[in-house]
Amino acid sequence: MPKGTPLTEEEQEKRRHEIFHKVVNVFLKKGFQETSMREIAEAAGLGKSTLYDYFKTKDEILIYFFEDQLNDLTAEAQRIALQNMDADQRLRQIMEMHLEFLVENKNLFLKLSIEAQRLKLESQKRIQNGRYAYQDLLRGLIEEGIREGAFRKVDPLLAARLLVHIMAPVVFASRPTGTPQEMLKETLDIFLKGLQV
Amino acid sequence: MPKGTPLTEEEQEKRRHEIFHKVVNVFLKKGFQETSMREIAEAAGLGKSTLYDYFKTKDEILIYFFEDQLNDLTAEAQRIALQNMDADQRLRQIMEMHLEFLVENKNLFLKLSIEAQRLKLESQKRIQNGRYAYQDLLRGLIEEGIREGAFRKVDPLLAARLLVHIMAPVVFASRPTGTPQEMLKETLDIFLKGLQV
DNA sequence: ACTGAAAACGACCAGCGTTCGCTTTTATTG
DNA sequence: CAATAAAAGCGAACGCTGGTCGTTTTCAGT
Repeated sequence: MPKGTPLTEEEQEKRRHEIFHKVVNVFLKKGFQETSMREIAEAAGLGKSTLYDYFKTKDEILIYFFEDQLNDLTAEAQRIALQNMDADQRLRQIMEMHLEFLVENKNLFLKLSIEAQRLKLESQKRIQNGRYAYQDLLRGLIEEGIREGAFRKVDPLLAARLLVHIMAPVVFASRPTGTPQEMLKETLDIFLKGLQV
Repeated sequence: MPKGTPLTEEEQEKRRHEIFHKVVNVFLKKGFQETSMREIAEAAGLGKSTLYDYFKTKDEILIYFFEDQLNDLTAEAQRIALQNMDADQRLRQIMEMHLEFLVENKNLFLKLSIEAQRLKLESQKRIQNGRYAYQDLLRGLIEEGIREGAFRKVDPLLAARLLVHIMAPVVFASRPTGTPQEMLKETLDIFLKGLQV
């Protein structure tokens, strides 16, 4: 990495990605909050203040993670939403994908999404914009289902939000009553039955 | 408050309650995380280290709040659960009470429950025990409903957990689509319909 | 080879939660 | 009523934190 040359925004982004990847294991072991900027810098093989050239604050590191992940999640959901199936089937498929997504990096997402709730309101809003994109996609599907007559005339945004929120007890249950997949199925059975006409 | 006399555990508890009450407004204005122990001590009219005689750590102050509130909530729910009504009616009534409870001190509960998620895992577990008592009470009602044939044979613990979790989007929605009461009604309509045979 | 500018850095800062050793207060005792 | 023991109360001090600043290192373009 040459020094005297300015990095393009793209290169900086790539660098952020690299840095985050080098540090992920520390977050997994110690948690984000409990990891100091000194430790993060060391794990990334950087001087402490160099870290600040890539992330303006410590919180920015967490925000970076979520913006990155939510982009991926929404893109994948969009792909499913465009398929040629009943709305409720697509909803199911999206939530299964969502679950897979969460389970894959379960510890990471569990740890970091808990810690994300402690960010300053302004930081939360940035993450929230990403969430909204996802929520609105689900809402679109629910509206479609209502239009098609498959669902009752429920408040589509509220229903979309419920859908997102019921993922938590499925993935993060501290007293699980089955595999996440089983719990998701049961949950969707309840939820989608509740939506039906 | 005499000095040379040891306080009984009961007196200490009362003192903790007093202290918390004196400080509540600071938490409401600044948030818990952003309020330093120095400020807390000042608001309580105590020396900084005297505070530590009543709360072993800063987090303990937050834990105290939740244990206190969850006790009240569960006691109230228990009262409703014992009434002579259909299980789903009692569930509805409990959730309405729960909502009222949250709305009443909305700002406090909103602020503090967000900040509570940042506590150390061990501290969270103590709060969780309180949550379990409440969850199990709801589970009991759902089991009753199943036995009576009003509900399908769903996983009662999972359903109870869902019920608790759907409160969040109702009370804490950043894009609300109605009054909390309206949103709760719609939410319960979906949820309870999903439970029906 | 020189130079300007960006990258990298470690010493430093204010403020944090928490601890410690000391002072103040008072119910009990002789 | 004086002496005492023990708890309540306290502020200074500690080790740490996230974040800043002035300097040094590095290199592309001349």
